[in-house]
Amino acid sequence: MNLKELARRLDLSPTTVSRALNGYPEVNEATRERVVAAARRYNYQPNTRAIRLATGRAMAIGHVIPIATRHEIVNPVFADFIAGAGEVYSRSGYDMVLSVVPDEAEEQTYRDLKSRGTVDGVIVHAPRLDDPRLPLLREVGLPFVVHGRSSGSAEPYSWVDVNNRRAFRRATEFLLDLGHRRIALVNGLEFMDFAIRRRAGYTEALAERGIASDPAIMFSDEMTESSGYRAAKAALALPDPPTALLVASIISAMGVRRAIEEAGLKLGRDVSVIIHDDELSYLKNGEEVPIFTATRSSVRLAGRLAAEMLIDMMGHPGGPPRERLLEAELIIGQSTGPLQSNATSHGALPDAPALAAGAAKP
Amino acid sequence: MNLKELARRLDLSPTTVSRALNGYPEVNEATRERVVAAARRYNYQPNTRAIRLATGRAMAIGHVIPIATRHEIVNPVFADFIAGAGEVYSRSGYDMVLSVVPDEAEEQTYRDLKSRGTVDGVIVHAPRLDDPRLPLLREVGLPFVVHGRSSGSAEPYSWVDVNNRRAFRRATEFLLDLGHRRIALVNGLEFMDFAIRRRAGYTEALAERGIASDPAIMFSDEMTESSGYRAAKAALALPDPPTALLVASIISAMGVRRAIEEAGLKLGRDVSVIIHDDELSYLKNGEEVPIFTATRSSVRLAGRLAAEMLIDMMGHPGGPPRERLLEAELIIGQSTGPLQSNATSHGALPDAPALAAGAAKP
DNA sequence: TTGAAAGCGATACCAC
DNA sequence: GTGGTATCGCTTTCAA
Repeated sequence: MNLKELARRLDLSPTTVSRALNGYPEVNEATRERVVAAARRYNYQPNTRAIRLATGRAMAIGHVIPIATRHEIVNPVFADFIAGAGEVYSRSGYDMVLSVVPDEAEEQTYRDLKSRGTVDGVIVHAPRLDDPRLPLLREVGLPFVVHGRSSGSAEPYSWVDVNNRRAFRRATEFLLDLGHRRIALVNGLEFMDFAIRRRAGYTEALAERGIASDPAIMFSDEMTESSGYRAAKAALALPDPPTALLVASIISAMGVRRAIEEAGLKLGRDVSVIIHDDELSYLKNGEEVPIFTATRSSVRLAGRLAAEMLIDMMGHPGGPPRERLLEAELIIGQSTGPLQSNATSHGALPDAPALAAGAAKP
Repeated sequence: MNLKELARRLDLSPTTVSRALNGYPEVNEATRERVVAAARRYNYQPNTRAIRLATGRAMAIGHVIPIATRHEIVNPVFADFIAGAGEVYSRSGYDMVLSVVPDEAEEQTYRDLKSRGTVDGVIVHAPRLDDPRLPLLREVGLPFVVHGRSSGSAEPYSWVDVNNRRAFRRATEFLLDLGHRRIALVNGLEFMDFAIRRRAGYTEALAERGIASDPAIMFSDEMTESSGYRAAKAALALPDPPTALLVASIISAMGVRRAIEEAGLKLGRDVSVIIHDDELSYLKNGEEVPIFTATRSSVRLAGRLAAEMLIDMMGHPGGPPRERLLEAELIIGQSTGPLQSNATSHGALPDAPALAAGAAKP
């Protein structure tokens, strides 16, 4: 069933039917009702391809995933963001177009996306320092919103970001409050903007308590199991090993755990770990207690906001860039365990509500 | 630059230009060369929207992700599949359209995808037993390929699947060869077809050695950290705890590890674990040694094959359904450790090459 | 308030 | 070999 056929059955012109269905004010209410009723009766669905050609809009948003950055698509964070954005697209009648392309073809992909009119705009993932994609997209004339920020960018741009710096600062403070003085950082690759910010939060928290950050226990690598393992292994082998580790991803945390086991240490007794990027929980008296910092739901929200922002921007071309910083929902019900051994104890475990409310200091 | 404009500059008709660019044989070679040269000179890119309307094809493949099945998009397996399929789409000029929809809207989504002409076909993910999507898609008339199988389907259908049954059988055999006699299974939800097949492989391997499978150490749940924890906790609390666990996902494996630690056991000394769905590795003398069964690269291959299959099917409507079973690349260089304690030892660890080659029995 | 008709930018049939 | 033109199904002036 197409527009022309529907119009014929209603004995109306396609023009009027189109207007009625698209909510134009000039149609007679009675007519509109007739049209709407008929449309649902015949299960009329407008042909997307025709709409696209006629309006010149793709009604689609692109997400380009370079394939060498393979960990990225696996990264739960990426999936959550996609899920959030996808919700918005469904609601708004947009399609989400995922392009999985070899690293070196990324630039050409953006150009094609534009010149072939496949998408109306794109979301930029995993920005690096002074990311070359931003000037490229500007040159090409494709509206975009960045998930994350790109320090060093000359021009302003629109972004949605989770406050990674603050999240890591708070996680570090939490460990400090537990009495830890030697805290390792197992970070992602530090040419990624988010990793830089995370490190900044970590070092700030240490500095504030007068603790110098020690490069010997600060690691930066792909967020894989084996890199987590290597980092933790190296850290624990030091003459003055850390009593706690702050880990950037659940995948690297797998490796960290393995290293801890191999070292003959017990998690929660000899050493504490906080994992960013995931929600885990303990069962305690039959109830689930959240234990880690959780950014995942924030990331999903970021996906929603970025999608909404982009759609709105496309409706107002030439508008100013927009920015939105989200606080990660830092939920800590119980750490993986305080270590009182060779660290100066600061007293009891801070209580969860206080932390959740943002008061990192007990 | 569009076709008409390009034709004008060449002083040719749009028809000829179109033919030249699309490789039609009737075009004079000299003309074709002129056209091709001009096209690249002016950086002409045909407008996708127009092609779609004119040809009636969407040049797009849909992937529908129900949102309640949230773990699915997070699942590394899903991401690998997407990456594999995405490669093929890029090469073939297809777009990948991801629809993230609330569970209850899934059926309507498929109908819309068809009637609005957004996609030419779809890939069905995570099939269940006698999955209702298959008859629906047939009714709607949308070509599809299933990633996995749906036992109980009345009609034949096209699918690509990793041999989960054999992978689990071999992993189980591997543990048996190490001397384990009491092996727990931490499986996914067993209304998912793949989980059913995995269990089958596990029980078969046991039966073959005359070991009755014990429901007390067979667990089936969402593949989350806490369900893995619960399963392992329960298993290890039994009067006759397992000496090895076969775990279906890396996420549940996180929980399994936690339970093992809490029980005061040491992985690799007191208990062995094989994790499906991921590649991990140990560092041994500075070299990485793979330790787990790895299906991930197979899954990526499955994505490629499914995409190719679907594209080919769409080119030959009315053709027969196709099937493709992939053996998982079962790589076991080193288990997480044999347990000789209360299990009857069968001798040495089988060597990696033999296992990789498919000889599960030493 | 409604309708006729001209696009949108390709493809593809039919003449020449 | 090449070109004219209808067509895909909708939107959007412009007139009535």
